[in-house]
Amino acid sequence: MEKVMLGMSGGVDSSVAALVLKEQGYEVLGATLKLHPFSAEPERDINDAKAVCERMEIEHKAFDLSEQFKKYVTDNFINEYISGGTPNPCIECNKYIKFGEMLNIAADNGCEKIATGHYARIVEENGRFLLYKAKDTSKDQSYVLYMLTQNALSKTLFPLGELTKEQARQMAEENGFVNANKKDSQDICFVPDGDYASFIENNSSFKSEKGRYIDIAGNYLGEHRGIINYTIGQRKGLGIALGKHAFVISKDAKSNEVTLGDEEFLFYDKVIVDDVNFIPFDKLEKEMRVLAKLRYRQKEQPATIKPLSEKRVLVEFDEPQRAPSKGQSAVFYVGDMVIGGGKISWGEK
RNA sequence: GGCCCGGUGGUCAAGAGGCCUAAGACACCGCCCUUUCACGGCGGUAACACGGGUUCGAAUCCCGUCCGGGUCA
Repeated sequence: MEKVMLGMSGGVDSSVAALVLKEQGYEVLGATLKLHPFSAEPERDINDAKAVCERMEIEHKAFDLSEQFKKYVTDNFINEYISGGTPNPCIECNKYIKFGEMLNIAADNGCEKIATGHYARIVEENGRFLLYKAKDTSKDQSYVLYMLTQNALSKTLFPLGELTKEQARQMAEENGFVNANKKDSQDICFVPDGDYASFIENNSSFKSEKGRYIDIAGNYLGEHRGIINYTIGQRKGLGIALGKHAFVISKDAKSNEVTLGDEEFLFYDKVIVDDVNFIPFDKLEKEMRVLAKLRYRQKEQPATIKPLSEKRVLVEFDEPQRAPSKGQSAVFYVGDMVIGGGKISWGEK
C-alpha cells in the first residue's frame, strides 16, 4: 500500500483530504507542521488534526519547521515590505515549506508522496505533470501553486480537486469531524490579529516611521503611518479625507513617501515578472497567449507573455490592469491549466 | 487694545425662523468576501462652541463669554 504524508492544518479541508485518501486506498500519515509561535489558538489546530486522525485510525505526527519557516517565509515577508513591496507569504510557504521541506520529511518517514487540502488538480500527461484548477472553480487555489516543480508535482496529491467545498463540509459532518463547522482560515497565518505592521516591527530591527502622503504632482497631502502599512491600489485605512476616494498609486521606500490619487492612475498595460516557473514546459521559448491573474481573487485577464530571459517574462495585457504590485504573483492560465507564474517586479502604463 | 469676519459630526461642507428628531462627500467602525496584501459588496456611529434672550417656534435673529483669522494705531 502506498504511503502518503498528508499535511493537516487542523481545518476541514485537510481533514476531508485524509478521508478521501483513505477511501482511495492509501496509507495516510497525518502531519501537522508547527510553523510559527504566533497562532491564535496554538493547541487547537493540532488537537483537531489529531482528533480527526484518531477517528479515522490513521497515524498522526507533528513536525517542527519553525526554523525553516522563519528563514523562508517570515524573513522574506519582512524584507519585501521593508523594501516597498507587497509580499504574498503563502507563495513562499508553498514553495519552500509545504512542497519543499515537507517532501523531505515525507521521504524520511517512508512516504513516497505528499498530499494537501488544496483545491486544485494534477494530471499526468505524456510523462509531464500538469496543474489544473479545481473542479469547484469558486474555491480554486491553483494560483498559490504555480511555483510547483515537476519533481514536486510528481509526488503530490490533491484529494479535494474534484470536490466542492459544500461536499467537503458535508463529508466532514457525516464523519463527525470536530472541525466540520470550523471557519475557513483567513488572514496571514502568522499574524492572527491582522496587524502585520506590528509583526514586522516586533520581528525585525525595522522601525516604521511616519511619512508624507503626496499627490501625483508631488504636493503634500498629509501624513501616513509608515510605508509598510500600504499596498498599491489600497483605499481603506488611509485615514485621509480628500472628499473623494483616494488610492495608493505608488510608494517609495527610499523617500518614505506614499503617492495618493484617483483610481485611473492604477492601470498598467505591461508587467514584468521575475522568478518564473512554468509547468507544462521548462522554458518559455516564444510569446504565448494566456489568461493572467495578478492577485489571488482577480478574474483572469487575456494577455500575451513574452520571454525576456530564462527567469523573466513580460506580460502584455489586452486591457490595462489595476494595481499590479511588486512582490505579488502573476499566474498564467490556458483554460483551466496553469502555465506558470512569477513575481511582479515592475509595471508600465 | 479698537474694529471686522468666522465658529455645524474625524475632515470638508449644505443650511439663510418652522420642510432639521440637521444634507452630502470623504474619513472611521462592523459584517461579508478571502489560505497573502489589497479591490469589492452591505450596513453603522457621529455635529449646530457655551450661556442668556426675542419668538407660538432658532443651527438660522439679538446680547454676552470663550476660541480662531484679519485689520488698525
